[in-house]
Amino acid sequence: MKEETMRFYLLDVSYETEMSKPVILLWGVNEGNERVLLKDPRFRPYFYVLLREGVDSVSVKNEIMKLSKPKSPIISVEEVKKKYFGRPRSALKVTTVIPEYVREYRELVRTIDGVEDVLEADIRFSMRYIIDKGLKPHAWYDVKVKELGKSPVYRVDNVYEVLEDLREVHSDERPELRALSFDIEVYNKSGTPRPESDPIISVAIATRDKVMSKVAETKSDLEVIKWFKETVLELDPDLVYGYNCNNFDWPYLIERSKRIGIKLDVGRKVGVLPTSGAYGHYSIPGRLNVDIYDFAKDVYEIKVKTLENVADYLGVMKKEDRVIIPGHEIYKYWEDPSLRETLRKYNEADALSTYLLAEIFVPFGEQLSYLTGLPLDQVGAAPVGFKVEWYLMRIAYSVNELVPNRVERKVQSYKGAIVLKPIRGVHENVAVLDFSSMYPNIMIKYNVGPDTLVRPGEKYDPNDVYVAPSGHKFRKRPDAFFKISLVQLLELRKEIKNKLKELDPSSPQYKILDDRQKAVKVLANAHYGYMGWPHARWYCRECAEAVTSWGRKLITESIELARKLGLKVIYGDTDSLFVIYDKEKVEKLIKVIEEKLGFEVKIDKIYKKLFFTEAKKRYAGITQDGRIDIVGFEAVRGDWAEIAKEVQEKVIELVLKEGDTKKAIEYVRDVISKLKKGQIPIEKLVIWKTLEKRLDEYKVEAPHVSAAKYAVERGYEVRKGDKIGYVIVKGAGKLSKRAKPWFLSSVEEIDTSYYIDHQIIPAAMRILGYFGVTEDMLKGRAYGLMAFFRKESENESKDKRA
DNA sequence: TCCGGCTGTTG
DNA sequence: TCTTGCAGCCGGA
Repeated sequence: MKEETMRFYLLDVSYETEMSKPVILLWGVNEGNERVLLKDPRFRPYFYVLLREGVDSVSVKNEIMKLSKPKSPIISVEEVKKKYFGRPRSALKVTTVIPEYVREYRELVRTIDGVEDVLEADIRFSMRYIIDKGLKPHAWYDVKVKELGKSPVYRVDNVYEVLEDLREVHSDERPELRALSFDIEVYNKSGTPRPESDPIISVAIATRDKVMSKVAETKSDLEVIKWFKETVLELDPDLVYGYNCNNFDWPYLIERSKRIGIKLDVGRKVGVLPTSGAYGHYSIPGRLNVDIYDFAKDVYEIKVKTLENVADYLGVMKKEDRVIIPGHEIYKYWEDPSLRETLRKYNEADALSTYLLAEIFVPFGEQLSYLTGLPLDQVGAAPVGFKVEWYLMRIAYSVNELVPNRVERKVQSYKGAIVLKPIRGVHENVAVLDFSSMYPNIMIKYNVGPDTLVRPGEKYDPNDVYVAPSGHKFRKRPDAFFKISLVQLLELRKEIKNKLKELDPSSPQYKILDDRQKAVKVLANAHYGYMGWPHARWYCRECAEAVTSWGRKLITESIELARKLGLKVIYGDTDSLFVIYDKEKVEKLIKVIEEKLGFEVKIDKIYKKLFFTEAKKRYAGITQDGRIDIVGFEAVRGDWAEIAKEVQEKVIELVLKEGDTKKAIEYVRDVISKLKKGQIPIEKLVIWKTLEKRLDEYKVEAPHVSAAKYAVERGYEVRKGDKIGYVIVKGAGKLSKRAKPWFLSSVEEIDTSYYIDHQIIPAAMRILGYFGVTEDMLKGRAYGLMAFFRKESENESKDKRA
């Protein structure tokens, strides 16, 4: 067979064992837009043995060789010079054949005399390949290959053997990938569906240009699952999208198909089912299965992240333009044949909105994948700490650092950032000054890291260390591992931003680079938090403590400088200062902070008006363009009823924009009277809270816990992590006894006085209290005569609405 | 009346 | 399953 050089776009890396030897599988697309599989049989698993200082490496080497087993022989033990926490160390690189044997050898080697530790034995084989070969998913490569020809086992256009390592080709082109999204609906008459008994009643698939679906005709879902499998194989997508599919759709489909006897091998290897892999995601051979919910979780502006809400918020599908069926009623739309077309439309709308959301989120995910090396299906599912860590492991490889093991540690808290007490009241013209990337810049400037930290009892030259206000000391040289990583990220971001200036914002290249710049920011900002995470390989509590102490000092000194310039400081939190805006003085302050303290500060925004209570982390303001910002108050929290949030938002608007407390009072009264008349829909009375633990783990009977138990008693399944939506109904006794799941309640049952006294009034008073308004004024008890006028104004406002 | 459990936020 | 600081509700004593 002939040898050739192929241009190849990498999507995913996996491996399999062929004739007792591992073969790396590189899935992707070539320049001719064919689906190709590259097999690299040359790579072998290995790990490092850290030797105690002064130990004779030859004897340890011999001991290790003796452990070799015929099933996966130790091929080589090689002495290497590495660094461990910045210090030069001798280590042995032990190479074997079968990846699964690494674990076994690790345990045996650990017991040998002279061995301090075994390192990098817990890095997955395919990731090992990605790191060592410097590969980045979603990039182009030139690679010398030998054609193996089409195979009956792999569902790709062609298979090749890799002859030489891949060489990255820098290109902003993106190949034409095929994608589909899918969604299933399930029979749920008895509450939360169970795959043992409840069939799938409808499946929908959406692609760039069409939406397809199949609704079950009988209670057997054989036809529906068959249709799903055939359609996926026929469309042969590179990317498969779902919404919460790793938690629901995939496990459900797999369990149902197993019961029915269909082999759900929808991937690019015949006979292989989707399997549950790292970070709880489902891995489909040769395809990237992306759960869009993982990305939606990061949009913190959306409180309840249902597919409808997210699609509506991001404007890809407005709620009023689609069919919506309450989750617990889905079965009804199947049981009644005349409603099945509605069910189909609902299912199709879900699949389509998932596809449209994917178009927004996936490009960003691809860039995170490019930076961290984690394939796209995992990078979404991986928590931030792991994303940072994979990125750091790539850096470690490039600077010859050994990767520390993960170790169990007990949680040790430390002092965090500074938060100033705000000056209460309404302020005009307030500038918000932000330190740019404060923590990353502190880490860079003071060379912070576990490798530069001077530990108790260690010798150091006082001229050669930075001393943090917390007392911790860091060597000025050599460059800390975190500094290398952060400098690289910040420089990359600057570079990208410069390139963006030359590009047309509507071009695809702009989009790619803009997503990459955001991904870089995410990784850089997470470095500080990563250090203080006990689960981190490069954990360093002292480092995190030192960073926050430098941060507090920076803010305190900046306040001093501001005061010296005659600027009034209203508030500040972590890396921001709120000052009364005086253009000249603020510009001067920015300059002085830069000169004297060595940090960059920017005006983030200017508020025309800004309102504070005495509480920290809560304020509301109007920006120069007339937008209202609400921070921290009930209106932006998920655990207050919609009606209370609406009232508070409106009150803030009336008070700040129009300066009209009277109107605000009337508005609140109007809402209260509507509530009493039962004119507020129950959806606006729901209070949402997350179950952060299992039901039996709670020490106290909180309302949402009690509501959850109520649902469980009626056959609904409630799990840790679920959002519980409840309402307070009439009755006596503790609130928790009167908290009921909202979908099992009606407006007639609602305890309106609870909503008035504990939701609407407190939310309104939080603001109005500072303008001399009393509770009684909101309830209308203050003046008898007012009651007269109230009727009038109520009628008026009703007229206006009509 | 006060404290601790709990949740959701903030930067 | 990146950090700490903070507000405020509710149950329980």
